[in-house]
Amino acid sequence: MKETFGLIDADAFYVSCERAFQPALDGKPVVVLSNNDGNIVARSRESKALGITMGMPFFKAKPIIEGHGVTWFSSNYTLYGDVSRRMFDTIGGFVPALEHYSIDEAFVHFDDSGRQEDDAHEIRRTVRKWTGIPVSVGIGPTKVLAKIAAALAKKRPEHGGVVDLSGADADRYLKDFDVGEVWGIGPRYARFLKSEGEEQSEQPDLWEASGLPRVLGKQRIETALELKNCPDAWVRKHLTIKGLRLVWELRGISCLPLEAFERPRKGLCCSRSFGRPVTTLEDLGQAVAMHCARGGEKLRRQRLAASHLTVFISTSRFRQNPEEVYSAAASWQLPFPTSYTPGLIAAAQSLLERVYKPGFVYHKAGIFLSDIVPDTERQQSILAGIDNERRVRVMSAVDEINRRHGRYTVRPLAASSERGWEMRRQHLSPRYTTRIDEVLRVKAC
DNA sequence: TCTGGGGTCCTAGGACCC
DNA sequence: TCTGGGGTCCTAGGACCC
Repeated sequence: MKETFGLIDADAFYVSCERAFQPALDGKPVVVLSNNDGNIVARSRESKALGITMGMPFFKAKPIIEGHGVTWFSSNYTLYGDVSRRMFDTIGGFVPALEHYSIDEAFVHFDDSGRQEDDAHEIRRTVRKWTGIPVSVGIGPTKVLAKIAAALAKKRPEHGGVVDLSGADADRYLKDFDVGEVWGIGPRYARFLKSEGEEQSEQPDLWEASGLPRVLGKQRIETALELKNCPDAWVRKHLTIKGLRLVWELRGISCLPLEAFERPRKGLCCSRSFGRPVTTLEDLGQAVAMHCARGGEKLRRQRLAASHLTVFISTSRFRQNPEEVYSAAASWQLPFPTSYTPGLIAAAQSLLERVYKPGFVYHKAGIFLSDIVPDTERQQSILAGIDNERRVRVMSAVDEINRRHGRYTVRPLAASSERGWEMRRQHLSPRYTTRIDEVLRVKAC
């Protein structure tokens, strides 16, 4: 059976979320920053035109932002998560299957009605109307081609936000599509492919069959079409099995199925850079305790438990003097899987003491929880103690209070005092979707 | 002065086993 | 002196994604 994939991708998602609540910003340059107001993570079309690039540090972009009156926001992930859910709910009404790929992208299957382009336009209109978010849709016989189609839909407005690569003329587009923009080809592979790699000519017989243009007797792969025509053995060797799947997908052979069901996660990471430099064990301890509280909450919300805990701390990676650079991690196999915050904190504190070295200016701390199992399957150990039931009840109560009254209304004593290392978020938009006092007011006309 | 926070998968190499 | 040919498991590091 012939499958048709779609990729529905929001345009400048975080910016679009902010605009959905402040329509006056439509048509104006807007950016959204990462945690700690560090880097640019989302740009409106107008900001891109001003030369602000993805991932640009805020302090470098500041002259442009101030010079052109660009509106900027700190990340408001609670808001973006809520908008994302509404967007996926809306899309789900139109398609037989949907994969929640990232906060702003969904892969879908289309019905084999042959009307997928009409369906795509209908999805675009409805998502825009119901959530305020503009999306582009790419269509293709494989995920990789759908992804390329969506990129083309964004890049070329004349297509009306929908591009379909399931036809026979797909090569016409692949011919001009930069290989570095293909999903799965990152900067390293792109540089390798575009270089005049000597290794590439080591198997001339393979190249005879490929029909690739030769540049001074050597190979260069610059476009998606050239990658598509590469010999399997060569791809397998240099780009691993993942690269080979990718190339087959370019040829229209589906290797990456739609994953409509969420796979159980393997690990869970909570970390943050500090809002100001941190030097003492005490401050690090508070930050780590806070990460344990977040980690425990994430586990409980998904009814999971972890039995491996890693604590890591590091100085800034931008420090020049090697003597000022330090990073370390330590981990511990817990006696049984748990999601109990105080237990995690106790373990984390002793790990922290093992890695802490005085005399460094710390920039970041975090925890990593692994060996994750569903809460229902976890082994009950004598070590878990007879008061396990009580612990579960305490944690449910904490989670419930925090859900109703805002995150960290109740938090561990070890993470209680405010010491200024918390994230900087100087321009946070109102909590439109979670705080009744910040809900948008609408005037009836 | 100021540079994010999550994840996944694959491979190579070492330790260990028979 | 000779120095096999498998297998498994684990970890570190690299590459990628948003």
